[in-house]
Formats: sequence, structure tokens, C-alpha cells
Amino acid sequence: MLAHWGLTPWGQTPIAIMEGQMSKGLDKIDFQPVTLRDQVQERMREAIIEGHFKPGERLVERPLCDQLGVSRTVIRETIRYLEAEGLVQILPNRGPIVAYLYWKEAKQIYEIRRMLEMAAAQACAENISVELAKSLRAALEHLNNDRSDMSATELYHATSDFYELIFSGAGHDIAWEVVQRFHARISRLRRLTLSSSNRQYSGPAHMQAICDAICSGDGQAASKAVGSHLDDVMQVAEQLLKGEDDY
Amino acid sequence: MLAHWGLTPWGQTPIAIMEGQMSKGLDKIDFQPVTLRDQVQERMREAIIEGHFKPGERLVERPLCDQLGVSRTVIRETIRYLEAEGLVQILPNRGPIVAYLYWKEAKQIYEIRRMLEMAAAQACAENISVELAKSLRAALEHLNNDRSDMSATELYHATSDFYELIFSGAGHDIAWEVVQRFHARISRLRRLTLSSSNRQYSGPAHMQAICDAICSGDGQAASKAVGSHLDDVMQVAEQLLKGEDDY
DNA sequence: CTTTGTATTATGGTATACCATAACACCAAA
DNA sequence: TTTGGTGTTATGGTATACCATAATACAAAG
Repeated sequence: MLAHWGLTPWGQTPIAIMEGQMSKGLDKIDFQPVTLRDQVQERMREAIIEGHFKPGERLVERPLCDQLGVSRTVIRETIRYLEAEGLVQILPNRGPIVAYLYWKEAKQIYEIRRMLEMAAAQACAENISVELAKSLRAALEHLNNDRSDMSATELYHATSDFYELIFSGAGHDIAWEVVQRFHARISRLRRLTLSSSNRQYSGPAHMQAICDAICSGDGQAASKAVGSHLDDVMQVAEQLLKGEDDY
Repeated sequence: MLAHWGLTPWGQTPIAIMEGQMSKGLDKIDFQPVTLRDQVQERMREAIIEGHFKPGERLVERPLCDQLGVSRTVIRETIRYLEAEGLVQILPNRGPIVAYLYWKEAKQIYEIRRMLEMAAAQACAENISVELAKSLRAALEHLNNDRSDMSATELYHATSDFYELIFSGAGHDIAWEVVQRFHARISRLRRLTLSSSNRQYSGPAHMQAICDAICSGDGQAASKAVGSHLDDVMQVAEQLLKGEDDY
């Protein structure tokens, strides 16, 4: 099981957190040393997701080296990976920038998410266990109770943790890889959605409905609840994007 | 419009091919210089897709440098990108290897493909134009007529060209990005499927049915034809994988 | 004030050096 | 033959040098 990194704002030093179930007895020891590149990659992905780097902003190598105290090799390999993730794009003769996201792409991302999250919710509901139901409820309670104390980044991650439970409960690990990257690509929209004054959107209520449907084992209801949720967030996102960049 | 690379087996020199519609008049000139890294990346992806590098095979930096005549920087950045694409995985203390694919993952990939390709076929059918129908038929004809003269790699790309037409016709560009990478990850299965003696699989007939349904504008029929196709290839792939690695 | 020419600078592309450490090879002892 | 110790090698991680060229700044001419 791979270590993941504690939440650290841009500019602070991350620390590794070994979490979850370790292998036991005489199983192979599951340890992977964390390279500088791993750390920088996580840090820069977080910085993009939380809006520290804005769409269109250039990611110039040497200033990033100075900021993070690493060599250009580490920065270049990190940028390569983030490019493959769709978070960064390379402009000819200008170098890397944080990728823009127009409604045309965002719409397609929401539609794919809708398909994959509906399928995952249904499968998760149909495979629900007492333990998983407990974990889902706990994740949602954490989301709801600590919501006002959370930064946008913490909220983003708490929401992702909730979805990750659904996808792993469904056994949809590959779909989760896809959706996770989509979550990152539309992170700015997700943050805007949360701060939007739009009253038609009610994330907490939707997630409660999703959680209830899954925990009761009702695949159809779970799928439907996710579909409704995605329909609503798509609508809010469309209004936000149409207001600022018309493509 | 970006140049793409002509098909070149591992060990030969690739040449850039400028294809398709160029910008005209006094539009911005759409040109992106091709770096060594671009070339190596394409080359190595091709080498993995066509089976030159086998799952589990180590991708050792210095021998690859010698083989391709480039520096470790180019190789390392290439490996980073392919890692993000899921074609390469990094083993602790062992370095990069060509990623294994077990049935558990392959099954999920086929299921996601099924969803995305069905949706694309339906949307493409419902948006069909005379021009697009013509292109689809031409692509299929090329596939069928020249099939016996094609290497496995050429067959792979001709099939991908057919699907790309469907996805772009549907306007499902993001889904195509996802599916394209899945195609690469299961390329070995696709090659095995084609060489399999399994009689229940009939790719050419399926693709004809897909093409006919799309060109006739029947979204439901197109979606159904794709679903049937994917059901069959999944079954063949399962038998192949179950026979060699049981996970 | 605008345009053009030119010098300077910034920056990505690429190569190579160096190091730590895990993998591997080999040998001796039991 | 097996096991343990030790030396050697392979290899990934990381830093830095060098270069080409596009971007930028600046000045002069109209």
C-alpha cells in the first residue's frame, strides 16, 4: 500500500502518512520509497487543484525549481506526468501552462462521470456490506459535520474519499482512476459550484440520498440519485462557464 | 494540427507526416515542432502496443538510450508519460516495467469501453452526415480490403481510425482520449483476439453492422451493435486471460 | 505615435556527471 | 548442498552544464 501525502498548502513541507491496512505476518513488506519527484508531483497537482495555479498560468521551470528547492529534472518529469493527466498543456514556444477547460470539454467530462458514477453506485449498492455501509456513513458524516471548518481543498478530498469508497465497494477500480483524474481537471468548477449562490444545488442532500440508497442495497435508487446529482452539478457548472468563457 | 508519426517498427527511424486540413489564408499557423521526446514517446508506445516489449519486461534506461541514441533525460520523461498512461509501472527497487494486465482490470476496461463506445455510436448515428458516412464506409473498406496485407500494428491503427471517426462524429472527444488509452492498455488482448482460433468472434461482420447502423442514422441499432461487439470481444478476451493468468 | 530592426534575455531541449543503494555474483564455512 | 558474508556492479535519482531559439526590450526612423 502506497504512502500518500498529508495535506500541505503550496509552500509548506509535506510529510508522508502511512495509512490503512499494512501487510501482516510474513507477507511481503509493501513499501515504496517516496522520491522527490513523487512529492513534487503531489504538491503541484494539489496546487493546481486548489487553484494556486490558475488556468493559463505558465509553469516556468526555473522559478519552480527555486520555489521547491529541486532540480529541473524533477520539475520536468513532474510536468510530463501532469501533462498526461490533462492538468497541464504545452504551448508551442511558450512551454507548459495549467490547462484551460472550456464548457465543451467540461460537459463531456460530466457526462462520462455520470455514466461511471451511476454504474459504480449501482454495483456498490448491490454488493453492500455492513462494514462498507458503516464506512460510507462515517465518510458522509465527516463531510457534513466538519464542512464549515474545511478549506476548499479539504472539502475536495473529503468528497473524493466518499466517492472512492463507492468505487472500491463496486470493484470499479479502473473507473475510479478515470473519474479521479476528471475530478482534478474540473476541480475549479467544483470549487466554483460550492461557492455559487445558486440555490437549486444542494450537494449535502444529494449525497445523503446517494448514501441512503447505497446502504439500503437499492441499486436502481442509488444509480438514479447519482444521476440526479450529476444533472444538477452539470447545470450549475454550465451556467458558471457560460458566464465566463463562451466556447 | 499536430503532425503524427508514420508507422515505423522498433529500430527504424520515424518520419513526420503532416496530414489533414491545414489552416488557410491568414489564420494562425498551427505548427508545433516535434521534440526528440515526442518521437521517443510515440516510438516506445508503439513498441509496447505491438508487443515488442512484453508485459513485465523491464525498461532499463541506459540500454534504451543506446538503442535510440538519446539521453537519459528523454527516456525518463518518456517513461514518466507512459506511466501516467498506464502502459508502464514502476516497481520499487527494480525500475520501470511494461505494465501487466490481469483479467480483473481488463474486464473493467472492456465494461467502460462498452459504455463509452455505445454512447458514441448512438450520438454519432444521430448526428450523421453524408460526409461522415462516407468516411466511415471508406475506413471500414480499407480495413476489410487490406486486412490480409496488414501487420498487427497496421490493423490496430486502422481499427482505431474507424473508432476515432465515430467518436469525433459524436463529438465525444474526451471519451475518445479515455478509450484510446484503454485500447493501448489492452492492445495485447486485441492482438490475441485477432489471432485466436475462436470462431464465435467475427470482428469484420460486427464492424459492418456498426457502420451500417450508424450510417442509417439509427442510434439505437448502432448502440446495440456496439454492445454486441463488445460482449463478444470480452468473452474471447476472458477465455484468453483465464487460460494464462488466473487472478 | 507607430513600425521596424536589432540586441539581449529567458527558457525549454538535451546531454552528462555523480551518487546512493539495491541487486547480483562469488566464495568460504558448515 | 546450503547459508551467510562480502565485494562488485547495475541502475534509478538528482543535479547541473550547455545550447538553440523564440520572446522580449529597446531604440531609431518615418
